[in-house]
Amino acid sequence: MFDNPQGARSLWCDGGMPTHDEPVADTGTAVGRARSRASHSLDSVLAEAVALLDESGVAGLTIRALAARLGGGPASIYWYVSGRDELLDMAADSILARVFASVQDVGGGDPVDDLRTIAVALFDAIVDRPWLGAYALRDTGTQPHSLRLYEKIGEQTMLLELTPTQRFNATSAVVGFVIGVAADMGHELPEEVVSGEVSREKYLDRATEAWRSLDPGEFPFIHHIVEEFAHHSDRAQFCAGLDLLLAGIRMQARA
Amino acid sequence: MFDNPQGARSLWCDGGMPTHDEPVADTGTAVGRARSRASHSLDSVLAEAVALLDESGVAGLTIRALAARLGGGPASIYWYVSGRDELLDMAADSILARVFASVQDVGGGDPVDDLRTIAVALFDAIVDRPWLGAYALRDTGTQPHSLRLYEKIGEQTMLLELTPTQRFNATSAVVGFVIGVAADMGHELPEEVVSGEVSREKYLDRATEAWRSLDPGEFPFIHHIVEEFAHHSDRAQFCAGLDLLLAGIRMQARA
DNA sequence: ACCTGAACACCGTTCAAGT
DNA sequence: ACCTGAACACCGTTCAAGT
Repeated sequence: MFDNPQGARSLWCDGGMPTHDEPVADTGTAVGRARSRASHSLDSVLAEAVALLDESGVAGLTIRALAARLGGGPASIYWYVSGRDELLDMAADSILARVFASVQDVGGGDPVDDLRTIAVALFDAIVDRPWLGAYALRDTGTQPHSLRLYEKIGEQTMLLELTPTQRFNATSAVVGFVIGVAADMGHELPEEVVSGEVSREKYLDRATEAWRSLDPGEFPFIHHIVEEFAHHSDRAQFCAGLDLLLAGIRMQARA
Repeated sequence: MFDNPQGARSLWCDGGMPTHDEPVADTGTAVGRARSRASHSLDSVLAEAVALLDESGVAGLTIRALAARLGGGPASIYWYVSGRDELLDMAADSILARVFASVQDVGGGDPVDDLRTIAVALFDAIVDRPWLGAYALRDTGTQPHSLRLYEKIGEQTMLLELTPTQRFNATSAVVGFVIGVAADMGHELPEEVVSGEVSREKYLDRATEAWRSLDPGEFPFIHHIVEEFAHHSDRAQFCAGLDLLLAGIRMQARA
């Protein structure tokens, strides 16, 4: 699969780094065997779509490339999905289903800690698959597992002494934070890093160099944190920010 | 901070609702007048790109549509930008320039309050122009005003008793939160609302109806907050979440 | 220096027709 | 029920040529 260049050197977020599951076994899309007629299934369409997204990002998922992979013509895809947008939504939801499954049993501990566990699981999934950032938890109507994940996060807030409005706001804040930061970190890398031809270290080095060359008078903050930037871990940074938000939620629950 | 349990609108965030500026006057792209040769400028290219984005979103900004608007051929655009991606980045940055200008003089008050003022200004800009969500503060290398805005936010944290790492993390958390929540709220609307053919109220009503019909045993949280959802304001919700994050930052600065 | 014309290599989507 | 073939109406990008 693709390697995740940053190690799990987190103190606050101690979950293991995620790795891709293998795509669901394709159900009879025999590659190479010559057939007169291709035959897919929604599962194989989504699994192949996910594989394509993992390999070459959102731009790489074309109806035609997907069809070719499945051994059929472009039009065949439209039997399973209404169009490319729905395909993206459903592909994202198929991954969210796994995320949900992995946190289904979370609960019973400290509600804020459980909230963090769920948030981190979602973050890891998006970092692992940057394309998820733009499509995860987008439409609870079309994405059943977006809804379940939102519900799951919200349920933790119900164990805190908050008003319904406060719970609603806290839940949306956590979801927004996770998606936002993860998406940001995902597409911060300009495609040469994604494809693996430039290492993350080298990319950070170049950015660091550019920052160092800025006028210190005009950019005091940049200069103040350039060393932290040079050696930072996205995951640790996410966890630090999440903990700030969770601290605010905890404080509100105590007031 | 949390003395208002209803999270009432505009007690914390009291800026006025934003409206579009008119696009910068086009510099000699004479519409209707018949000319043998079109003549643009980077400014007019970006202004027209922004107008196109405002009218019909990211998908609506095609090189060909932009060129037609400017009265020339598609190839002429490539004199000013290297491609569509750079066009999007620069168009976003041209708006971020205005955001930066509007908060340039913020400072001197309570650092956390100033942080909030800047964050809200950025949020408003993205809500006003949902396409910004995906392109704002994406590449500080290509987007000079992304960098300045990041610097401006970071400078406020320098007035707090934090370590450099904590300042770096707090700044990134605020930026991530704003972009994430704003982007989420922006593309939560499925294009029929954006175009204005379905009102936001009607859309919320339909979503609310769907949520009410869910099994209360399986979705206790959704049922718990469905009434708040039905009447919520995106902006108030954003402000409530931002205040949770800022409370966490303030708390860390006191520790 | 800046734009045109025309082409290349793609796209998503539709739809009658096949099996 | 599910897929094929072929078309339609687009795309971004390139490049020699013009002015």
